[in-house]
Amino acid sequence: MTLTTVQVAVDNATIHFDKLYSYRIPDALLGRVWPGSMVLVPFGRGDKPRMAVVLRVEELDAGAAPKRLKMLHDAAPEQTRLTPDLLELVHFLKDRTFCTWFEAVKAVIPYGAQYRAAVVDGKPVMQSRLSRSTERVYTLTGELPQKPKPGPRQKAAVEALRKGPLTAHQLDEVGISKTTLDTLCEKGVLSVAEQDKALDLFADIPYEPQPITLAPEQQRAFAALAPDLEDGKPHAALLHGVTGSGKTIVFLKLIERTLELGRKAIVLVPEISLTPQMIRRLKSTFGSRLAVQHSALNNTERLLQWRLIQQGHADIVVGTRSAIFAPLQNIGLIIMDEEQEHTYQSESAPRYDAHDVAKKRAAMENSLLVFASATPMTETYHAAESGKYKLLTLTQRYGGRPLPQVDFIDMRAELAAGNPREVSTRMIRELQENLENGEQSILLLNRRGYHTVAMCASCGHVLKCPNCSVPLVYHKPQQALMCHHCGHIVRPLPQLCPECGGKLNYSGFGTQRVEEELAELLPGARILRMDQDSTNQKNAHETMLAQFGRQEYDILLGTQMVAKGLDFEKVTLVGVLGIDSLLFGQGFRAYESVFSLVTQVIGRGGRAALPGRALIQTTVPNHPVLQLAAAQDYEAFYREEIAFRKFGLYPPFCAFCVVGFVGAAEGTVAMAAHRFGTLLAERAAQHPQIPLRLLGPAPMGITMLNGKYRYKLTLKCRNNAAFRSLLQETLDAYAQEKLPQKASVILDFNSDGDL
DNA sequence: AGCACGCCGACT
DNA sequence: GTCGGCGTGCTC
Repeated sequence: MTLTTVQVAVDNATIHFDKLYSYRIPDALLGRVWPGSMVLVPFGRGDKPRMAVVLRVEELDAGAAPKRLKMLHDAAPEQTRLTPDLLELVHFLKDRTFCTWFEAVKAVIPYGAQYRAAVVDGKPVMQSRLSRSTERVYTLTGELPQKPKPGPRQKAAVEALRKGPLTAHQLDEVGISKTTLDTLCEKGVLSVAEQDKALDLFADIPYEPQPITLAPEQQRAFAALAPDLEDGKPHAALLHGVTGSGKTIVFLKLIERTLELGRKAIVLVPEISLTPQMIRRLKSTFGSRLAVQHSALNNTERLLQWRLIQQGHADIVVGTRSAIFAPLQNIGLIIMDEEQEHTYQSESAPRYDAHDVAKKRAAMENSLLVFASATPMTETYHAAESGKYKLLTLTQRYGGRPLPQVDFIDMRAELAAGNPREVSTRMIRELQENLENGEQSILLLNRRGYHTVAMCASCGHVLKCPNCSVPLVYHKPQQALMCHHCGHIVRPLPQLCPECGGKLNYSGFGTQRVEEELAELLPGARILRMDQDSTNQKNAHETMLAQFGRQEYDILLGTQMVAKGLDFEKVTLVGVLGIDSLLFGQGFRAYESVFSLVTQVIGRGGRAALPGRALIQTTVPNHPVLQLAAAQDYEAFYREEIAFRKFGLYPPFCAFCVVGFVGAAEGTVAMAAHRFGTLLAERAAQHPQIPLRLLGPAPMGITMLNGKYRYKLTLKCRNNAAFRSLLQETLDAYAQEKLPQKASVILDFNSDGDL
């Protein structure tokens, strides 16, 4: 006599009780529950219904089974379960990121696990989060009889459907009503079916396939990669191409070849709003078998795209980080564009890096993985250089255009010469010149707001957020001080110091202040400010870029978002303001991100017939990172950077793991961090062969965030199975003590400093 | 994290 | 005598 049981991971678990729980299957659900099935279980003393996912199905001897097993309440339809591939990724995430099981499940099914637990009429049920998910689709199945004579509407309907099936909505848009369609169905001319609503998110982009022609250099890169697509083994490559060298064309050709081979492709982009042209090109080249996955979609859209992919209706998936979990089968190619962007690293549980998941998926699917960038991460370039990835380089800018001429403006000299403003006289002069020539300019300033600090003139006190240990920033339109971390707002604007009653001075500068200065100094200039405050609304980003592209503005001023995006023909001047604070920012990736940002923004200029120039305002004009970015010399930057990484023992020469401790009482948080360090050191001492350096505990750079104190331990280690099991043992030991209730632990392998 | 169970003080 | 304070420990 055997008994079928399932082992499930429950939703809303913490590390204290995130383990697998066994349940019995009621007769009604026998044969309908699989590993990967979403189920509803009674949980806890009160048997509250809770969502869970089945990870194992087990046949037990009736004698061997635990005596008091509860019964599953319900299970989702079989076809919605996680496939074995996706389950493998759940295990991968759990192992690598120390998240809970269900957090890993939610990452893999991005639409919030599709079902939620609810109680209806006292009965626990699984509720679908999706409404209105199907639509009617009409297909031509016969010919229109000539008698009785068909009306013009009927003829039009048949004509429209000759090219292929259409939805009721599409037909309605061309003036064909439901009545007409119903009549034709009765006559047997059309058939109708209910189908998952497939939102065509880019319906306005026409399908206009054009032959993909490669320049010689692009052809060489493609020819080097094509065999890796064809041999059915996993491969990885880095496509290193300067801005404007046409990496996208190589992608298109690789995708084309992948489809010819009967396989599918995933294209990852750092942020969907910055890459409309990628979607545009894929859609116009490959048509509608394109699905999109990113966080700006609403739940319905996201789920429908997910189902479309799962049912095999998509050949290409484009999306942000989470698209690496697309339920696509038979993946031949994975492309990760702009691979250095930090958006590929998740900042909440599970704290995974899409690079790692992409490698894992490529290994599972025997696909070719292509990282692409003009300024790759040091780790990626190192792997390519040492032969782990194939390295392909594109050096020719499109049309052989020269790099912009770059000049530095020494802001110390500027101040000494008596200009107290944040925009130098030379910058203003050149902006003026551009204005007169009818050419456009881009200004980068990576600080939003107006004044960035409010400081007391008599006691020097700086106004800080009550919840976070960061200065408040003055925002002029709201007449308020705002915290850029938690969104805390202080209004009305304080005039006097809360400490000593002295007068407050507002100083420092952000995009709003520069916008005002420019308006004053360049009357008549049309200035478009683009930062988080001005792009809050949906599509604001794309709209603004389009307006600038149509030359409705002369100057585009903004935070790092102006460094990316479309190519603008008329931009001949790029200005970089206030880069120094980033350059001296903390974290071992500071230089790398400044190099990447400056290189990118400089590359925005002079992309068409007109030559470009760039001006960088800084107090350190001889800084090697700025000099190398100005010369767009990635290789030289890499040499410097890899030497620094080796000397200081940073990635890729070790793995960098930050263990964060967060809680309401500073003393307890510090104590928890200390205790964890001791527990880890004790265990490490028993395994001297596992390399480990333990730094800290220390308060994080931002000691307080959202009213919680934060401490960290920094581990320099090797991220392998032996080390991870050491860490897991330490976590288990820590979880058994009283401290976890006062200070929660966060483990992050992506961080370059703080969390 | 919830949430029930438990063992002590002030109330009709 | 009982209502409820929140400390403690469990979750198949």
